[in-house]
Amino acid sequence: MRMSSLFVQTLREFPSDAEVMSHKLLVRAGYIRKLTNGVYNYLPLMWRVLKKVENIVREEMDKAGAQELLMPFVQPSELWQESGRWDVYGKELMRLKDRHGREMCLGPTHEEVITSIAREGIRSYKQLPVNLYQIQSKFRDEIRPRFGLLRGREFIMKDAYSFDVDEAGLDKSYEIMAEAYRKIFERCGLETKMVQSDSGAIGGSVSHEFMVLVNEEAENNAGENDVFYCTNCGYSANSNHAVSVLPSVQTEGKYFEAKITETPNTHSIEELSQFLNIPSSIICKALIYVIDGKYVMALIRGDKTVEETKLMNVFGGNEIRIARNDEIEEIMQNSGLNAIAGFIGPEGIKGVEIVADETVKELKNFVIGCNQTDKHLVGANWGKDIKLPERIFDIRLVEEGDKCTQCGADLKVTKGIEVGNIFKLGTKYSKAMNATFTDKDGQEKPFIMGCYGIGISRTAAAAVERHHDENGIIWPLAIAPYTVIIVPVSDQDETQMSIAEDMYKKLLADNVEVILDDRSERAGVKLKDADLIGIPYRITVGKTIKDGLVEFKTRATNVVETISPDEAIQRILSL
RNA sequence: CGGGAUGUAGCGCAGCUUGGUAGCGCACCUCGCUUGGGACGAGGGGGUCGCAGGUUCGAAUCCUGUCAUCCCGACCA
Repeated sequence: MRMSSLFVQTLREFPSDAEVMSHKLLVRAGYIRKLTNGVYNYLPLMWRVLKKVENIVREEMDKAGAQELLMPFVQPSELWQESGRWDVYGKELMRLKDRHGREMCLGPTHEEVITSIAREGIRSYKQLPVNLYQIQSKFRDEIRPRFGLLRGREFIMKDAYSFDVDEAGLDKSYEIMAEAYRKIFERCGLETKMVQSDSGAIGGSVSHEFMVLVNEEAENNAGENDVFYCTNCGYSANSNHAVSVLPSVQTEGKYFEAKITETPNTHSIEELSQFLNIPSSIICKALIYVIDGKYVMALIRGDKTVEETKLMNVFGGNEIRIARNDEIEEIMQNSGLNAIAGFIGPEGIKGVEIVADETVKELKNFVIGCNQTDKHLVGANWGKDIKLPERIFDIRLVEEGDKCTQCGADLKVTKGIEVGNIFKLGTKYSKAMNATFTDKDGQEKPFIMGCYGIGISRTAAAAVERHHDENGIIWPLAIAPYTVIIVPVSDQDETQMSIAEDMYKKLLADNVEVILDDRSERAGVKLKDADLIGIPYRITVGKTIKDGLVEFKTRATNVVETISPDEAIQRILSL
């Protein structure tokens, strides 16, 4: 491609509405352009990158035995009614009506459609296992799209779905996908960590996420997930799923008899602990949440934090938020009590489900709210003074320094960008949608399913996030839009131009993806642009051409070698 | 949805306090000059000042409403 006709517009400055590097650089280097909130045009350079990623994904999926198909982007509500998700998916599901008033939606994911395909097309165990995938635009009406391609509303995704006769088959399909994913990301030049994760709204039991770890110190950190990992063994998990050894309390407390005590204006755990002069670890914190419209009280040790996803999962909920003050008032009224947030406790509360974190079980002589404003119960003990809730679960957010449950070593935290995930769905969809096959024994059985996603556009953005410097993008070779750019320093120097032209033609003849910067720009402009758009190799034809030499620069290392044009061509051909 | 901020040319911004009919840099077009890290000179094109009301002789500027965008929290590939 000749630079003079390449459709690209690089900007001198970063766009003002971009925050993270991948967004800033992709816009500035002319790869993407926002059409509307969370929706981007993929310009020619970007589209080449995306096709590279797609093709790597395709090759590895095909090698893993999966088959590509393409499902519709618009889906009828009926399928979603069948699976039960029409009512629970929420506002991320972009719903619309056709001219006849039929309800439709834009596909945010395709479990329903693929299940309908399987129930029509697969009748016998002999047809199993099978894994079907597609690469397609998805639409999720995200609450807050941000970070450019990292969290758009429309994005390109590879989604695969496996169908097996039994759990053992699913385990195998799952492992095959995990392996394919490792290869895919490695080929894309991305180091990833496979971490345990919550299975969320898509449903199912086991799931893992593939995270691109991003440097904590990096400015404008684009990692949206906290990943906990063990410093000794291989354990790693998303914070919404991570577990750690139950941290024990270091003190017996200082109140040894249960007594309601004046604690004026202690609205927070910190204020209470200061007022009573006790550590927060022997206070039992009570928080009111609203899960799918129902009130839930979570009890947890004062020095720990509730992990909301874990809490929500106790009730199999879809939406969780902390209760507002007016809602707490309502609860108090309904319970015939009168206390404000900060002084509430489990005793005498009505219309609220109570869940205790494992950490509170061990508490002795602790302090807890007693539903009287400006008062707390001190020196409390379970069973004697206050009833231990029946529901005891791990609803605690792990902290750095907690101990690994596998080996006891320290856990650390880092930020990660989720580029892929794999789920064991089981029979969630096949049962709900009555998708069955006839097994060996003649019985009708629901498919055992798995689903596997890769964010194609997000993977490309994550690569930029991970590989750039102050001059611009540094594409990993495998997904770079072009392999090499030839830059003649002066378009008025006939020797330079003819050598550059000659090299360009030779490389083209060998099917090398090459750009010739034939623009009548000054050298600085051309060199800056080459760095900005991030082509892995640059051949500069300049002054040294009088000695028969050109410069061969590797973008990633900034290493410049002065070699002959033929050698430069050989270097590219031998990549 | 809650909290904060911003909408002026393709991009980045000034002008708004104190109303008088829109400006700068980059980009774009023409000519000249220049060619190893985003040159220079001359000339030129492009803007319903987010939108709708209101106040006023007169509104980018003041008032009201509305829409959009961005940042912080609940979502997820």
